[in-house]
Amino acid sequence: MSNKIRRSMPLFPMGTVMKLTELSARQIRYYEEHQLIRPERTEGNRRLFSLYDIDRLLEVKDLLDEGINMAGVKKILLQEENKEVHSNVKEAAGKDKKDFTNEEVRKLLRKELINAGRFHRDDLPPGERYRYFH
DNA sequence: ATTCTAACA
DNA sequence: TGTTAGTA
Repeated sequence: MSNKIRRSMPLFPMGTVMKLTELSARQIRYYEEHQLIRPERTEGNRRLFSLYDIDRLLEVKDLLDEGINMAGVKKILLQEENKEVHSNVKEAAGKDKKDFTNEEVRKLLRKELINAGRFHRDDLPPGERYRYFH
């Protein structure tokens, strides 16, 4: 579909993305280093972000705000094609696969990763490292 | 004026 | 992550 083309079309420069996502240039570049986004470049090496990139940045921001660190965020965003994990989560909840929306799956994955205790943020005080979602 | 990379009194 | 230096 042509919608995919538009979403991946290189359009906005750093300054615009900073305002749209409320993220600093430092953070945006850092997330790119971790392969979370792959913005195009102009002839002058300036980044051009797509709508898809902005969606990804907002997801990264949400995940981070909820207490998941880079390792956890990468596990989630870079493994969207990992149907095994998704299936397990779906079954564990005793619900049919196609009855879940992507948002529900993300929520369950977050809870699983957090409760597993392997992807806690290390920059929070002891009392703030363990948070659950309801 | 804006963005980029590299680096850290 | 912030911030700053020196560019393009």
